Amino acid sequence: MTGSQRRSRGKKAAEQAEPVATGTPASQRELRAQGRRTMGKLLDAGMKVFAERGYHAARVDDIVRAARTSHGTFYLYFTNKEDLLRALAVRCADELDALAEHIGPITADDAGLAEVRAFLAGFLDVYERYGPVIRAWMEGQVSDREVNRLGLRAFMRIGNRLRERMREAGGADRAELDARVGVLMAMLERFNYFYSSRDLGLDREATLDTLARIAHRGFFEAAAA
Amino acid sequence: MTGSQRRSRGKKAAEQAEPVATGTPASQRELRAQGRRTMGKLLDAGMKVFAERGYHAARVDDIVRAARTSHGTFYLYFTNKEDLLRALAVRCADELDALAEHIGPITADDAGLAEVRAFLAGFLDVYERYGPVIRAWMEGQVSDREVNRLGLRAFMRIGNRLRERMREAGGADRAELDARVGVLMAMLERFNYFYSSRDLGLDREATLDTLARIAHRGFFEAAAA
Amino acid sequence: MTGSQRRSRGKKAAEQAEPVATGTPASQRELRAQGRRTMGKLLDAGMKVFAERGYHAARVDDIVRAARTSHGTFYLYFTNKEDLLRALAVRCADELDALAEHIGPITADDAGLAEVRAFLAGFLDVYERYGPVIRAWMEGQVSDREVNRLGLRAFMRIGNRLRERMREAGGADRAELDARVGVLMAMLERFNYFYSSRDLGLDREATLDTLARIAHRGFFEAAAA
Amino acid sequence: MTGSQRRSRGKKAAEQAEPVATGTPASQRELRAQGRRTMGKLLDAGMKVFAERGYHAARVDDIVRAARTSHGTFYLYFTNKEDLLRALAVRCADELDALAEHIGPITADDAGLAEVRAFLAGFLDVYERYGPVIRAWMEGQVSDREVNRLGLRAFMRIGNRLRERMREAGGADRAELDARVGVLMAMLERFNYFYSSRDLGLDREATLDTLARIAHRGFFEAAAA
DNA sequence: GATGAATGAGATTTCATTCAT
DNA sequence: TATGAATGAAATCTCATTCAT
Repeated sequence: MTGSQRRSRGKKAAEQAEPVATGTPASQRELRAQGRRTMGKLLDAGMKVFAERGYHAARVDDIVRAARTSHGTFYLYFTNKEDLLRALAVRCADELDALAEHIGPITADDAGLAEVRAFLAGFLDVYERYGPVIRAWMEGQVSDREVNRLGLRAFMRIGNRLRERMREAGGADRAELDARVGVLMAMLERFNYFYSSRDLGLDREATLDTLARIAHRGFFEAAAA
Repeated sequence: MTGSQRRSRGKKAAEQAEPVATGTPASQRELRAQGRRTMGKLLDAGMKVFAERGYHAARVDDIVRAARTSHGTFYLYFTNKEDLLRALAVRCADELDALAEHIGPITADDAGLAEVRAFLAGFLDVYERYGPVIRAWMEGQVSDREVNRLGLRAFMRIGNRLRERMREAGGADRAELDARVGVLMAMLERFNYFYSSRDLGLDREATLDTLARIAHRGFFEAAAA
Repeated sequence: MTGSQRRSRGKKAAEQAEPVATGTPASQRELRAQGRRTMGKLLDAGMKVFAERGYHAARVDDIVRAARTSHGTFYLYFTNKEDLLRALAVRCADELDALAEHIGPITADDAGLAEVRAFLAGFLDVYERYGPVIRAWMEGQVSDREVNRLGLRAFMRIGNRLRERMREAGGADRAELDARVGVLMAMLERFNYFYSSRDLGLDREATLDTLARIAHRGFFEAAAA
Repeated sequence: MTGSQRRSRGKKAAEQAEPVATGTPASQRELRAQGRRTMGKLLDAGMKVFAERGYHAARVDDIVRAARTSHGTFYLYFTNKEDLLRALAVRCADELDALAEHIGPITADDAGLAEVRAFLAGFLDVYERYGPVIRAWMEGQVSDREVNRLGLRAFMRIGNRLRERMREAGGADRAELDARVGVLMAMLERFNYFYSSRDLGLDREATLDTLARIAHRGFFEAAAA
């Protein structure tokens, strides 16, 4: 439970960019087909177990059991439980970046609404898959700086994109935009959190419709109104 | 294993209406002055340590050290770290309830704005003091059902009060109100979280002003506009 | 559970026959009415709790709770949990001695059978009341020499009396008598143990009849037959 | 608290016919040579320490020290001290069953006497090796139902076999047989207990001779006489 | 006499990580 | 590459006994 802040060799191994010999328990190494398969299994298992138990409560043992592999193998691919989280965080950040990339202009008409809805759907989708990772970011459960930075950057990228789209939509000064972005992101994160963690029996599509309408009106169309 | 065949306090306490004997590691017991003082010290220490380390990372050892008492004493008052959290949660829920109670009508004028600001200030205040407890609720870190229920109920009470005030402010149907409440609460929680956990150098009063303005305009005056 | 062999001050206090000042946590002291009452409550509570949980599992806490008194009070009357056991052992040994005293001649006729039955009934009675104490003797759970000696002596006294009665009944040499006594005592103890610990639904009177018949025939009448 | 939401081994083991993963702190697992060796060491150490200190007083720490292994390792093989006892109990029950199996017909002649003696020798042998386990049964020190059942069943199996042999020897009705079996078993258990726990300087062979003679005459030949 | 409170040594248990094969 | 086994530091919890009113 609290035992995660013991050894700290992991960080060392990550910081030193030294040539990785075989047997080095780091994750950057040339992997053959089998190796890639095993690593994949571990990543998947990590997602699953983090989702079930949360990052903290997840034991390495749970993960290797879920991956149908052994303890030793885990440390062949990751230095740490944290290292595994880091790997997942990278994946998640990539997906969020892609999401940010795809946010098109948000007009005041139905096309704009559709755009907002598409973005929200994408975000919810990522959140559903990477919930535990994102939660670990938000809740600062992780001591590892890098992981937190990753999360912050990914969120900021989305935030910046949204700010840009709001700016295009017009009628708000810099400070107002900052505030709106902050509120929207906070709202988004929390909503997704509740949606994907507690099972409140909401209809996904309907919920997205409502959310999109609120966001569209409240954050983009507001000035126009 | 061996701890399970103990205690029949429940029955006893029912049969005899006298104060339960010493040694009962529960928190409901007749306490003398000294006992109350010690319990207070432990509660305070719990707040402090949870704040510093987070609920999970906090060790009972840290808490008793902070309370300048012994390990054994802790278990004289609480069965668990969780039990301590529960006690704090009750306190916090009480304060939140009191807060909900005091939310007056929110008019469209400056008086309404002041009311909103007062509420937000109260909320931030509670959050600053009980942050770790509330976070433990929100993040579902606690397995204990009761604790989670406590948190949920306290939040709902505030939410309901706010909905009522919005309804009075007029111009929104049931669904709209639900949505607004959800968004407002999410926003509130997340904002307070960031404000009180990370130390982003914000000026408290100015921040409250801004937040109050946004909330007043966005959630209460909206229909009027 | 295993914590009983910690401090060993108890023994010291018992070995030294020094004048007992008031406040001395020993059990030999002039007691007023109230004191005797409290001590009685503790002894009774001890019996009860030892019976329920067994000597080892019994916690001082359970005992004081059962006696409706406090921790501090316990140590005002006994130096130890073991000291309490010792006190009970003395009582029990006294009753066994009285029992031995009353074993009359055992003839081959019905009068002899009745005598055997009376003895068995008496023994069962003591066992039912002092079971845990006797068990603590038999099972050598107690490190305290004195307690064990007490038990041994009490059993031997009964054994000797029975040997004497067997000898009178005639037809057995010394070795044979020794063997019979040993077997009879073992049988007796074990039987009573099972009878009073497990609740096998036996009828008390019928069981005593059978047991008496077996013992009478097997141990006293044997040579005659 | 946290230990309870773990392990779903049962299900797993059923779904997949492969060996359960490491880390499962149970004793039913595919073990390699080394694992079997370690488990053996722990079982042996358990026997030794239970014998020296008794089940209750034995600390896991003593056991791992005796087995020259680590604390963690113990919990890799057994969930508990009790779990270790259970494992030993199974072994012991098996040996007792084998013993019961081998009790041949008990005739009134010297062959019968030899048979009785062989059985008694076997029983004493098992008792000498598994004394602490059997004592834990008899003294009901263990809360675990299963362990107690094991012991009861093993004893009953022997008892039933003996009853059968007595019945063949003839001349006793059902009730009489029940009584004899009860007495014989009680006597046996207690005798062995005293013999193997206290070191009363008895000659093993001579003692067995005497005991065999008594038992043969008293329980099997009695009716014939 | 009586009591509630405090203590702290010691026992159990967990789990991330390393090792030997 | 893969694996089962081992480790041990750290955390939790218990309870006999002492202390201060």
